[in-house]
Amino acid sequence: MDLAECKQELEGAIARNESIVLAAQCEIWYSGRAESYLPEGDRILIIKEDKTLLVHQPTGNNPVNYMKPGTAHSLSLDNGMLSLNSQNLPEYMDIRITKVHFLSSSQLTDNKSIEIAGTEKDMADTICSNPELIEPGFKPLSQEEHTKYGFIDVFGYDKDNILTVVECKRYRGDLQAVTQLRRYVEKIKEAKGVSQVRGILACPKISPNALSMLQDWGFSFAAVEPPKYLRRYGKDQKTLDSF
Amino acid sequence: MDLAECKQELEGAIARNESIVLAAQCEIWYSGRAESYLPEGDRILIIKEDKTLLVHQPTGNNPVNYMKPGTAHSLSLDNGMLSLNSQNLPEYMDIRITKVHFLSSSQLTDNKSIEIAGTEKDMADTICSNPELIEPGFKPLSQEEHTKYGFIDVFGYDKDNILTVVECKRYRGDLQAVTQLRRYVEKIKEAKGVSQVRGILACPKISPNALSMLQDWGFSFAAVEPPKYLRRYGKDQKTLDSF
DNA sequence: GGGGAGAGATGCCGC
DNA sequence: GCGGCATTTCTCCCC
Repeated sequence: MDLAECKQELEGAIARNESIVLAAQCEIWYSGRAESYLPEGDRILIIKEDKTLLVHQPTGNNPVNYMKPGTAHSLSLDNGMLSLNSQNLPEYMDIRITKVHFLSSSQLTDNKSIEIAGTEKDMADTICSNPELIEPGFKPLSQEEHTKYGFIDVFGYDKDNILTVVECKRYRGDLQAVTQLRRYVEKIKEAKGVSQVRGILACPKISPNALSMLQDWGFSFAAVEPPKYLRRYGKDQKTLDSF
Repeated sequence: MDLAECKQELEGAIARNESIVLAAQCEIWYSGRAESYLPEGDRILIIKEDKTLLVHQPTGNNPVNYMKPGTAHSLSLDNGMLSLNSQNLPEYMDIRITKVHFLSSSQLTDNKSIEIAGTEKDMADTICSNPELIEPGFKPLSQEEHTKYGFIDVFGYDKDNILTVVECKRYRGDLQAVTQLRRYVEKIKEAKGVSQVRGILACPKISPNALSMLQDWGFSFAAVEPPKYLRRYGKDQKTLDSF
């Protein structure tokens, strides 16, 4: 595909706020929060209607380079090469395109947003509705309690009416989760002026070091799974309860 | 574009390990680590040669849905609709396509990888070469020291020969950075059997709460910028020293 | 493969 | 805007 033609097509599509995809051989410089250089190779470039720029290599999940929504894009032809200059100060990117494999663009319409189930917030909801998931006699008081040093997922009393902080993690509990819990417990002790506050880490599993640190600090672990089901939507109301 | 034709093209391209891009009106179900549903709308779908699947809405940085490399994709036509079923157990995704705006695919060749400057590791390197960035008389001993409770960015002695742990952050220091530093200091005290160990958080700036917590714990803050320059590459060896 | 931590993280919500 | 934190985080490195 001729680079001059591409320039025309790209400029038109950008002006019309279309979503643009091209596969091209290119070389990329980025400068902004960091700096990067990517030598010549084939990549997929996407410019969205909001001027987001994504650069994908032929493998892997993540874009190798990108610019945020609201970036200004301009094209130029020099020495038979097509340059895309993208600027969103203090960040900018230069893509030097030497060959275009394909180029497509279209006005896309999408006003729907995704619905997700099984988040940490869903875990906290489930625990508040089913406090026995933490331990017998646990009485939740509040959710998302705000303290100066952070939010607390679930806050309540245990069966002996001891103040209890519950931190939820949807996957594996790690050292960071334990230090987070520790920070909340210390803050609650200080704020409420009590010497005894329990800390419970609620997650499906926990790393050995995290468990050891948890125990060093007198905290405990509650095995809780995030609830993975969508309430209203779904082809045939699939559930993953079997996991 | 006819959906039966699309099915043929997609199946061929997948079999040939090409990188595929299509813009389509579709509806998406995901189930795996969580569950999600996305009602019908126009999206860009990418299938890479490693069978990564990305779904992008017309705005925003991140894919709204995705499947990891190594996913198995199969297509079927039912009731005049094209279904893409993608499976990578225990995760799966169903995309029901009702209209294709464009479809392109190509074999892409890219064996280059990106070079990035200005990472946290670069900060640690710079500090080891220029210890006065931390404070006068600081003597670095090692980098990436491994302890049971975590890695330490830079480890050394201050001007009074007191053991000092330095934690680097490339952007703003936050509560988490302080708890991380605290964990390392405690671990070093225990491991080396010394009662006095200093903790220094090195970052360009720090949040007020983090600074307050840092001071509560007797630690200190060193204003250090990540070094943003590429050593060998770059069109004209651009630098961001002005930032 | 698990564990630990960074990332040009991004995105969300609250103040 | 900053602050605090989750994320289907992902990715890398090391054991």
